Amino acid sequence: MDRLLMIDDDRELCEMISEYLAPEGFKVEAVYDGDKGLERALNGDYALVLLDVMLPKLGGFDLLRKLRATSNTRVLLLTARGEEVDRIVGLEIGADDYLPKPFNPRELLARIRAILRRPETAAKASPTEPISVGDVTLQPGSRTVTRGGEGVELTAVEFDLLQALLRSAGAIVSRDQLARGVLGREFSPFDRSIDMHISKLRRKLGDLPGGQERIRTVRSAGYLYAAEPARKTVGRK
Amino acid sequence: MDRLLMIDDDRELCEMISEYLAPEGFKVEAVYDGDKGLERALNGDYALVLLDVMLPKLGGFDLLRKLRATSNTRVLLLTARGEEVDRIVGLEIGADDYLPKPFNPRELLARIRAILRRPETAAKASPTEPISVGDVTLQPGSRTVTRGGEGVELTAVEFDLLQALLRSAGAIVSRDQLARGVLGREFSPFDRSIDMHISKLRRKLGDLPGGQERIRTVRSAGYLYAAEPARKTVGRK
DNA sequence: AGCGGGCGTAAAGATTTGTCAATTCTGGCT
DNA sequence: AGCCAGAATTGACAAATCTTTACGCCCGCT
Repeated sequence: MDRLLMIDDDRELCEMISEYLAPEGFKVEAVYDGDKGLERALNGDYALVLLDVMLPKLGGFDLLRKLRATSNTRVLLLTARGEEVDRIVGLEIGADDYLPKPFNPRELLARIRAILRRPETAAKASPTEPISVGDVTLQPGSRTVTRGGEGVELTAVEFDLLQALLRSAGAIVSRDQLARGVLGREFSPFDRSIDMHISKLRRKLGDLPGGQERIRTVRSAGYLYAAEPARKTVGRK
Repeated sequence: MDRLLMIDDDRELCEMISEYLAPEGFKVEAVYDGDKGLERALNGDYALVLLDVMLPKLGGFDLLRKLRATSNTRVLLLTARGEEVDRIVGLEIGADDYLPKPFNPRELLARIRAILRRPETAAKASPTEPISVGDVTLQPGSRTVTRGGEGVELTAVEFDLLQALLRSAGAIVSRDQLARGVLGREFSPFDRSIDMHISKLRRKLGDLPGGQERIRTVRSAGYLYAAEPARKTVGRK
């Protein structure tokens, strides 16, 4: 029986969802404001957190950001209608999925199962396991990096930076996070240090087989390590 | 046998439609005012709701808004004649289609089938899964876009903008929504930034195979990514 | 036909990012 | 302690990207 945490100030909705999901094998615990939500999310061991973006005390985005600072718990964002586009922001922060709010309980159930079915993002959680994305492999134990079997020489900061990016491959990592996590200090707007290291990393890693940058810049948001080799051939249609 | 809910105070019309649709495999239940309509729509599990905008007790728009607060049942709006604007408002509130009122039953049937054929909700998309519409595929993981297998170079804003449009392909997305979601700020009437980016996107994406714009302008409402090779009832010229 | 609002887009202006080069910092050595 | 080499940071400026300005077009309305 999976435990879910629902953070939403609409008690009726929480109640409804709880009842709907119970027979499906989910135990839903609900809290109605952001502060408590964050606390519970950090301490309880939930399979998934259902998080409303509009919350009293502490907004959904802020909560998610803080949660992500120390946890990989999976999060499904519930966005209010009309703010559907906020999802983009949410995903950048690190939600696993989102659902625009007037939603159908069945749709919710489907999403929940889809997320839980995914291989534990935990691959990212283990600090000692090697991380591989595409042709690049990083080994935390020996602090070495290889690309296509060849070793790549990196400095300490470059290594940590690459590690941070790889652990969130496919997602945007902000300069804030990088500054705190890699340089161990707060980021200040004039600080070009991160950019400098990114620049060096790019040069050392070279382009992807397809001729694209491995590390993409997302203006005014941060950087992102390209999760897939940006396939030329489009599978479906 | 699909169940439809018809909310319209014109009993004769309800009766007629019901008879017309029965042999086509639809069971039509009718209610004649907004209050009851909302109640039934919320509780019954209908494949589709036919909703008149002019209603006693509770207007069609209000009903739709309330319905959308907790449900995404599909709704076909029946608007009074020649009120072009209603269509836009209706679609923005969340109707799936609309039909100006002195309508031909066959036309109604066609619309109903069209709606039911559409994949459940547009909210299908998951944040990390690629999105494909026609010959265009967008991959959130690597922030890359391909058209017919060829990569297309987009800037950060252009990418987010296209993502927002594709996630709502076939539906109108207002400048408001785009401004909030893509640019992360409120939209102000003099702000032509969105238009500018749309313009660039159009240039980079080119026309559809059929020679039509991929991104259509819906005057005074927003933009819409053409879901299919254009043959809908959108613009008349 | 004339008008006014909404839209398209070129071009100018404002920000953000890339990167070279110079400077400062760190640890290891003599 | 003083020196050194490599690494990290900062300054400076170029380049890329985003925003705003400006103007012209098109469409629906009178």
